[in-house]
Amino acid sequence: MGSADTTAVVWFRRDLRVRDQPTFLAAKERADRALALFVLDPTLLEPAGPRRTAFLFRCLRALDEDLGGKLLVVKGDPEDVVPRIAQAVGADSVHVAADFGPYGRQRDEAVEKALGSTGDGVELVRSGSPYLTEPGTITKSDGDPYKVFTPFSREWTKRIQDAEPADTDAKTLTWMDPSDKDGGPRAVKVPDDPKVDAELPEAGEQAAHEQWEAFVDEHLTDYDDTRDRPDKPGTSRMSVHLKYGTVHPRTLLAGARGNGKGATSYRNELCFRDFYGHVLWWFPRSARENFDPKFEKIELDTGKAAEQKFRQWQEGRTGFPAIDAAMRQLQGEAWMHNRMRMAVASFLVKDLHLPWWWGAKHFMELLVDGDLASNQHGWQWAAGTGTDAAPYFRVFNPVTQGERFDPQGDYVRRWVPELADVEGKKVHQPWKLPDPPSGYPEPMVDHKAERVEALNRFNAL
DNA sequence: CATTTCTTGAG
DNA sequence: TCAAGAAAT
Repeated sequence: MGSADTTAVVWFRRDLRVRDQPTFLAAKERADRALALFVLDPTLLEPAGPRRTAFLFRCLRALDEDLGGKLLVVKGDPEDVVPRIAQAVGADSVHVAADFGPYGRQRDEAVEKALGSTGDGVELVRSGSPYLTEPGTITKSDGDPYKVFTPFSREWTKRIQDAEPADTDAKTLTWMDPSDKDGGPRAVKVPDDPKVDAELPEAGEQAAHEQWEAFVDEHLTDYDDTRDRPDKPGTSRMSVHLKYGTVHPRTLLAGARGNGKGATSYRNELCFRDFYGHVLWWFPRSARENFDPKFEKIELDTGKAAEQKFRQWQEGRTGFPAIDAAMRQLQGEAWMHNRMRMAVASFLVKDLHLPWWWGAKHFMELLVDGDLASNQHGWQWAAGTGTDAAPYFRVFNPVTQGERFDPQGDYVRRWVPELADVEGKKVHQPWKLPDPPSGYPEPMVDHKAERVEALNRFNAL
């Protein structure tokens, strides 16, 4: 085992981003012994169903294969595992490259303290975050956090000018051999995937890069136009790879440079991801509670009838074809087009008057790309309780959203087999057909009436 | 629609 | 610090 002058590097992460982190490479240069990877159970911090667990395991297996079967996976809390890794490697000092994520100052400090107090030559090397800008580092001139996207994005745009592309050429890492251990933490074999009832995307760094290059080649130029079309494959599908760190946003930024409309629009989406990471860092409570506390008093539906409505929404039986198509896409594909995420969220909150966190939890459980910062704040935006300062109430019309963004009705027919024989955009209002298809439900609410109801509840605050 | 956030510039 | 005016993705 190790000698007294041995140094090891431990990569402390919740996900797998390894090769494109400059701080990781810098730390690696200081090590003469071994590198280990351990993965925290992501469900510690974020609700996740079997879909994300299965995807994580697939990411691990892809990485293990890439590294010639020398991946060490250790599960557990950093406070507990880090000292034992030092022991296992036989190192007299360990550099822990820790990524702190968007979970807030308190959690950052707790992790820092726990790792620092392990002593015995454990040194914390603060790594880059999974964002283009470190959560918490963009503030107004008086040091207060931004609560509105646009001024944040102006600051952000200045900040990313000189961001380096990700370094992906780091395949020569030395990995700790799982058999090379002595009373330390036991390497865990990646367990079998839990049973999954959806088709998941290909996992791993290679899959991420192939998908990204195909998107840049085929869709980036027109991204501005096609990103809102759920019937077309015009989005990058990078969310799941960003979530698991098999690609870093720096790589995406490097591919989306220039003044083209598509690239500019794509960078705006990357900015939104950073923005919500910052918002969660500054306001960790906003993952569970209304960002704006005045909404604590808004009237919400509860009880048996509300739960029944919620189930109809979950199962895609609302009677609004675009909404139902989207909810069934979520069930079938573990993913939903972003345009439709906004539409179904608006429907749950404004048409059904249900708590946004019911829908947010459902998303976190079924989305393979479910991410606490983006998901919860996206829902708060839709609910009007979040960082959007506009006072007038945005209520999406579930029919016109469908007609506008799925103009030929292809998306609806793909996911709602009961309507497969209805041609063209008529599919968005099957109740108007002379002979409505049997088996497809009537609209569960009168949108006009519920819109007024939502506005009344809002104005009562 | 009508209200909150942010920037600017004066005190 | 405060008030006015612009903007809100």
